[in-house]
Amino acid sequence: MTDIATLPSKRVCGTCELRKGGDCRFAALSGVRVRHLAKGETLVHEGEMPERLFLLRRGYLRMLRFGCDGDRVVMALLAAGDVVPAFPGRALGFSVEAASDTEVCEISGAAFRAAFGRDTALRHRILDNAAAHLRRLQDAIWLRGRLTSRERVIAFLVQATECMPVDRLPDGSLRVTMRVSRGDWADMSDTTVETVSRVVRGLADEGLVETLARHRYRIPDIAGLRRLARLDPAGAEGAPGPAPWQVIGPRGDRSVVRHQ
Amino acid sequence: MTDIATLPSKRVCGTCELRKGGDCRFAALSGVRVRHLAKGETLVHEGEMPERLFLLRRGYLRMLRFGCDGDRVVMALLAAGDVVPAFPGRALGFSVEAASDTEVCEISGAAFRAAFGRDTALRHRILDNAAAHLRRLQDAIWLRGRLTSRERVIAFLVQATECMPVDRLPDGSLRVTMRVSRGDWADMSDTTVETVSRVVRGLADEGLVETLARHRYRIPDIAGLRRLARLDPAGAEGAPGPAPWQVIGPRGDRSVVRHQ
DNA sequence: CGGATCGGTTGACGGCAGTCAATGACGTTA
DNA sequence: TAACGTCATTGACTGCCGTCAACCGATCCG
Repeated sequence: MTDIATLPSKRVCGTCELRKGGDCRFAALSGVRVRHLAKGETLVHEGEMPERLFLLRRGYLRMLRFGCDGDRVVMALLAAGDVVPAFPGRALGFSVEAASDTEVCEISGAAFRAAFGRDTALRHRILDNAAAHLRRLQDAIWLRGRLTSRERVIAFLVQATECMPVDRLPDGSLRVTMRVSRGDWADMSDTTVETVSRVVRGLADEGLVETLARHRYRIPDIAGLRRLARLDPAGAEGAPGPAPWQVIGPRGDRSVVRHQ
Repeated sequence: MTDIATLPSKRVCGTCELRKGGDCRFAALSGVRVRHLAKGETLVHEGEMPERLFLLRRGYLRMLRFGCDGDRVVMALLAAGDVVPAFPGRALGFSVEAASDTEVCEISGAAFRAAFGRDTALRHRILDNAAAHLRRLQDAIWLRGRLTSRERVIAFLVQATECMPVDRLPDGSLRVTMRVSRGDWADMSDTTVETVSRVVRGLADEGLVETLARHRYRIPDIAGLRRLARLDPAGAEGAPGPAPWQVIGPRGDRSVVRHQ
């Protein structure tokens, strides 16, 4: 199912939505290959030393780690525009899987290294990317450490309204399409499908969420959900509130404006 | 209690153990200030945009985040030689506190930026540092997600034998000095002092740990502890085992050789 | 159509570990 | 020496949520 097409840079980038939107960090590079992955396929395995950089063009990837007995921990979800935080020449600390059908740009390590030595703007973008990922992993640790399972499940739903297809209904409520399965939802919340199911049930009973169709929900009061998940600072203390979920938005520093 | 001394680079670095050991990433830079912090003092607060880089010369720092109701999560412990993963011009996602008396080198953002544009080796060291921190945060997520409290407490003890003062006794057992309080131990293990106490008690009952003095322990069978904490791959599957704790060792890539 | 498979829901149960509280050990100060 | 603060220990209790199991609906397939 894997399809690799090597194309001259112009051809690939000229039609790419990311470039048009200014979300591509590598538009200046040549020798870019586009690779298609079906949902569930693995892009790279933990421990590998990939000699290239990966940029997600379309779809969702997950960064995860496997244990000896088959269990797994999902550490982050990547969306279109994100760069996999891997550095050519360093062993990877995680595997990367397609959480949906995806298109990934692969940039050769040689091309990257050459451009990195030459191009100041590119350097800053790379550092920014690393900083954004550091930030997101810190957020993940915070969420897992200080929030209950229920709160994390809600936090992921809130996050989905910020990085997944969403529209606003006439009555002001949000309609969001979760592009991940219940299993992924549970993985990202570091809990089980049963707990996710129970939490969604509970929210429905309280009128905070209405299930419209499989993976489609209506959310009348997003601020109420934020409060339930303790995503906003409760007191008026100067203390900064907990951070959002670990999905990396299209732009590396999107988090800065996320809660106003 | 804060004492800041600005010294010409030569003077500072000439006497620095880090430089002699080759652990200093900034020996080439000038305009370095040395700052002393007493245990408990804060180096930088979450949300600040420090216009400098911090390198830990001596002691231990902790990276942590505070919640609205006074609770806190410790994300990593830094040891001598580590660089605080902050980039000049970006808001910090965590506070940094002295976990013991420390000496920190401060490098001005301007000096750093100039050198960063000029010095290829420095660039690689900075990227390496970011990569090491990414790796450690991923490890932290893994530990918190897949290990029990008991296992995390043991994992931290094991880790201490790898980055804190330790010597080997005639009978082959290790004697380690924990340079952090019970509270820090609990913070780093994402649990409570009560649980740490109970775990240590349990280990003593099983003869796996003997308390010699406050903060000093004898460990007859370190491999046994590793097994208890599930730090080594159980099966002979190709699956890589869980990673060590999130203390960053003196060298950024020390983890590579950590378990052979 | 029957059966198999998969994703999701619901209920019952149990254990890990967090919380609360009392007590002890130790060092500091008056 | 007594009073006090800090740090650590131990016990009792409780509740969240992970695990197991049964069940349901949708889809696919021979």
